[in-house]
Amino acid sequence: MTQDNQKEDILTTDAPSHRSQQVTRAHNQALILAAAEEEFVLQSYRGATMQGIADRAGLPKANVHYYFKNKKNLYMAVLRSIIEEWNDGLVTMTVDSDPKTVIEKFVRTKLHQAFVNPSRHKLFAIEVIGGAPHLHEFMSTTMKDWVNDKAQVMKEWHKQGKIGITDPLQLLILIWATTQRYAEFEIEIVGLMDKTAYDAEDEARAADFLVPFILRGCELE
Amino acid sequence: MTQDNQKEDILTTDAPSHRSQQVTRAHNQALILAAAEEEFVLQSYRGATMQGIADRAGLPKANVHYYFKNKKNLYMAVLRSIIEEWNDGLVTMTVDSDPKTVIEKFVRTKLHQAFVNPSRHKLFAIEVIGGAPHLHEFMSTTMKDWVNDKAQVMKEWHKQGKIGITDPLQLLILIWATTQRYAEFEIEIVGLMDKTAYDAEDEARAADFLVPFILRGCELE
DNA sequence: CTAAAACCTGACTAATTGGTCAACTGTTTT
DNA sequence: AAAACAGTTGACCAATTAGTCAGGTTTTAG
Repeated sequence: MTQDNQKEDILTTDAPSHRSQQVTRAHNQALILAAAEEEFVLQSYRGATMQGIADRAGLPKANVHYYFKNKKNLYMAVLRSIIEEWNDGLVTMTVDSDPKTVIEKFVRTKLHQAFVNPSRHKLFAIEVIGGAPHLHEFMSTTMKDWVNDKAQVMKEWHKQGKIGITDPLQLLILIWATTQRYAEFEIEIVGLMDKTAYDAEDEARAADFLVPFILRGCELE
Repeated sequence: MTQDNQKEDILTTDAPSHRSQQVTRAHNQALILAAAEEEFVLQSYRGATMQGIADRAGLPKANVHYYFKNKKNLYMAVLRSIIEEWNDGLVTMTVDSDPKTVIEKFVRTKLHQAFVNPSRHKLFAIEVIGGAPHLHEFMSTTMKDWVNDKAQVMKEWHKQGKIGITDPLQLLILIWATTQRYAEFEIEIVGLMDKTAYDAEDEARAADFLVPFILRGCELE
């Protein structure tokens, strides 16, 4: 493995026999990462087997070890891709922003992410619940900085009488909890709705309930 | 194993050498269940080892197998004890109840449970996130009946103009999400508060934020 | 006191599984 | 074209671990 990872999000299901090495590499790595994500969610770290991941990806086990030198390495790669996405979906929030607009946007964005990619939220949740042994650095740097920044803004909003919330951290916890819940507890929620999977309107239904509820909670409506 | 389980919640840490068999049985089973709960949360089902549980309980592994014939059996016993507790903390809620009082009581009860026994909530969450393979029966019977019952009451409240919520299930999801979050994401939340564990006032702080927030959300304040 | 029942445990086994490796095929570079 | 490099894979090994069991000790019942 002399070359470095060059990404290119290719994820076709067929497997043409003659392909450039760059494409093959990107293709297989993506295939393995996707398979690993599913397997780690369903079986959790120790329960997931390299063989299981390989089967899910349609590759022999030794090939998985060729791309990711060991299980921990692969798991970390999955977590890294989740964190990257986390960094993307961040809403800009400054002292001059309109609280109502920003909070609504934030809730809708988070909720959408939850419905679009539940597996990633489940995996993240399992990691945190289990003590976040692989996420300490992320949580004590990137995440903490982000939270402190947002908390600062919200405190200023409160000082200016724009918002009724005095403890911004509690609000962030609540928004994360309520939005991510639809991903994490998918099975339970879907079951209580007498379905086997979310349908097209469920995200909208959740948003129509959550957004006004949270805005009222913040005394913004 | 001809005798049946006779419970008696004794959980002293010392191990006197001469004791009635009934007491020994109850003592050791409780010891093992507590150890298993911790181990299953930290390592999740496959990661937890019978040896690890035995060590945590201070007993030889073979002794654990004497009381619980296999790992799955032990895991189910832990889940069962969690569900029993779940059934206990249920608030009575009828059409004639005062919505504000009932909802406040419900939120406070759930929040208190979360702070008092975070491990159980973590274990339950991991089980649900992983697809609830061992909880299908509970979720499609006990839990569903309970939810339908509460939903019926809330719909009646809405008809009588006592509450602004039209979709009771969404509200229940929100209350569970916000209260249980403090248990499930303990590590994250504590970290963001620059601590290593919750202190005495954290439950009150969460309640002081959550209760008015949710009541405003329900248009009850 | 004695027999039966319950409890305890060190030592073992069988199965699973992460990881390695050598030999192979296909691709790229010079 | 041919050397160098990248990708592929079956077969194998060592470590871990759930579960068993035989033979022991302690408690209880008659």
